[in-house]
Amino acid sequence: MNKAPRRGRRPGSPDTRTAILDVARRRFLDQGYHAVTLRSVAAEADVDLALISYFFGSKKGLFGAALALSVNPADVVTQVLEGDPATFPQRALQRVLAAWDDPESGPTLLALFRNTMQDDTFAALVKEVVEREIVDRVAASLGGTAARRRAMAFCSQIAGLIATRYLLRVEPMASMSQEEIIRRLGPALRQSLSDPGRTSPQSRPAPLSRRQR
Amino acid sequence: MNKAPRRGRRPGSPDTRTAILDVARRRFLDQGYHAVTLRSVAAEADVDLALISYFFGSKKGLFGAALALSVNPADVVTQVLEGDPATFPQRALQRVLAAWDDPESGPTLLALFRNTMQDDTFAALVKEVVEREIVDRVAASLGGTAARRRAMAFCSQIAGLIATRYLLRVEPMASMSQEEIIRRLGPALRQSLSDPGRTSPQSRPAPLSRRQR
DNA sequence: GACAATATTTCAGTGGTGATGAATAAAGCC
DNA sequence: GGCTTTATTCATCACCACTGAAATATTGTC
Repeated sequence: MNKAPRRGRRPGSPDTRTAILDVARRRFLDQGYHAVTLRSVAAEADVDLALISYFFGSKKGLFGAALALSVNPADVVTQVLEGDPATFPQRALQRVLAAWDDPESGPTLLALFRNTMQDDTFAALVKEVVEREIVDRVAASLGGTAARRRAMAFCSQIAGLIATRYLLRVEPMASMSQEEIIRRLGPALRQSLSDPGRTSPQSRPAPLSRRQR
Repeated sequence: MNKAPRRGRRPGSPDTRTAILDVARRRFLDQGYHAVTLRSVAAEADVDLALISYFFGSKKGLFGAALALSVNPADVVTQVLEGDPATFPQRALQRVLAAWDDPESGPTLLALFRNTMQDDTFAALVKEVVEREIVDRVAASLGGTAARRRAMAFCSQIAGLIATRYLLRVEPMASMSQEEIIRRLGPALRQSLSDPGRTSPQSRPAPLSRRQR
């Protein structure tokens, strides 16, 4: 005669929160933010729609919780910076490629950045992190004249790699091996770390070029 | 006793289509795709909501029509390619900066790219254009070994410039002058056009390095 | 100028969305 | 066993993009 409980807390201790999180994470990763509806997540997790609001406040909240960053960019930058300065560009490329090609962290980064472009609050956040945690710290490690701008040129190239290989998946960048990318982008990356001085933006008839490496 | 016409075609020849287009364009440019509602556009243009569907089919259709591209990337690439090969990187930078800093075309490009990331159909389109109209044509103009991959490395750096300066607005890239950007990114850009050969991806003790510039 | 064809406009929906608030029940605590 | 906290359900809100039918103006044809 036990009629199904129509309301109130379910018996037992079902971990509803992580059930929602699991479903949400999977769906956000392969459908993107806007394509996922809270209703579909609720349905798949076998949970009432309102529970999502209850646990995570809003769709954005759920997105943030589901894709909570496993890699801390600050740590990676620190590690890359403390090695031999001579091979810094190669190491940087290596770490970037490793993080984005990794089947664990890669899709998360992809989903985060895809969305970042659209939503202003996300975009501002990424900008902050890039400026403070990456450009500034690379600049501090570089030292010398115009360190911040040289670091910026460096980071800009890394951004280009990410944009073409992972966000747009442009060929042949998308299918090149990690080794080839390091080999091909390494030299230009190193070049961007040096200061062009006050030469004309034209060709290379610099009278006082004291750059040897 | 002329009661206001309650239905049917309005007398005269009001250009409703372009009225909608004007409002839509302005709003898409400074609010982004998702933040703009068809209802708000209809209201501001003093037009019934259903007219938007009638003229443009869908919100995407309206977006496409409102931001119809004024700059044809193929033309720009052609122009840049037909100059002196020695100053090709500088010219490319110049044209990219000109297009994106231009108060006319810049915001349109920005709006287009912001959305591109989110929507897969847009992303695929941009990828196609970049591959066919840019990478392939630069490669054809370059010639030599691994032309396509060298062109790709080049384009990747341009993409980095766009991503950091215009999409994310990272400092100091966002506020650098065009001249300084050309001066700072030019050398690395030129470097990326050359083939690194078969040297180890590590440092520089290449036994058969025949790279002098 | 009659009249049919076509283009434009309005209205009244449809089914979807994220979010909220009140009612209810279980669990944890004393 | 009472009491508070936590979890769950339901009903509903306001908004969204989009649609179909009806109404009216314009345009073309003879």
